[in-house]
Amino acid sequence: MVQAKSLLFDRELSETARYFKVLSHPARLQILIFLASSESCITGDISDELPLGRTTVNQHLKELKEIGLIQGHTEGVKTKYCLNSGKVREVKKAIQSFLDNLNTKNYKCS
Amino acid sequence: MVQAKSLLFDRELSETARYFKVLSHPARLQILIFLASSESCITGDISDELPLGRTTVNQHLKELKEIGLIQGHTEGVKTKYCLNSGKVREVKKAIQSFLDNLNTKNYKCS
DNA sequence: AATATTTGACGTATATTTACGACAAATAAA
DNA sequence: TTTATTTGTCGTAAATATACGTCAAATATT
Repeated sequence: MVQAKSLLFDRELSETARYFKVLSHPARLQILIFLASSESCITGDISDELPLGRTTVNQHLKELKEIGLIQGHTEGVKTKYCLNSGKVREVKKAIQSFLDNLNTKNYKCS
Repeated sequence: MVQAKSLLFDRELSETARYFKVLSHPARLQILIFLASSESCITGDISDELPLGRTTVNQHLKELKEIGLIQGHTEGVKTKYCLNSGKVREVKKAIQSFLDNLNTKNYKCS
């Protein structure tokens, strides 16, 4: 890349793009769905649930943590992974807002 | 990448991740918003609207075309770019469905 | 205390993405 | 017909993402 020009885009648009980006890999989607469907925190190795090695899954977990969608708490030698409901709502809201702006109701194309 | 294991993920999840991926760059979001807000097809150079060179914008347009979100029709020497309302609806629906599954209403975390 | 388990951090190979210059083809204008 | 305009394609450099082996730290087990 010759130059990172992302800063020249609208801040809100860049933030939304960043949310889309963290959701752009099936492993990360599966982790989120897994945590949400369990309806509680998960203790132990999430990589058991995915067709990927532990290290790779850890990397995906890290990305989800960095953006704040999930949290990890140490529980002895094990780790407890949780969804961050607040951030989930925030991301949902941003995406919702973008999709609403992508209105094609009045779209006329000849 | 040692191996592409995406095929090992659920097909629907992979498709949704693919949709998120095409939406993961602000330039592509801006193009979509631009086309939607104009409420009609755009004739001419879209790169005028973005802080990126023409070739780069063209590459982003190509990605949006490949997934079917936009279409391009030749109009003499110029090109007419249009949203594909049907595909927009399809993508919205898939994303909506994923976000709905990411329900945190009953989420209890100790 | 010695060993095993669990997890994060680090390094790294490969693949993909991003940005853009250079060129070519097609059409329009002179 | 010659020149200008418009757009897609190709090549490529740099950045980023992906996958995983290895190692180390922390805790648990023996």
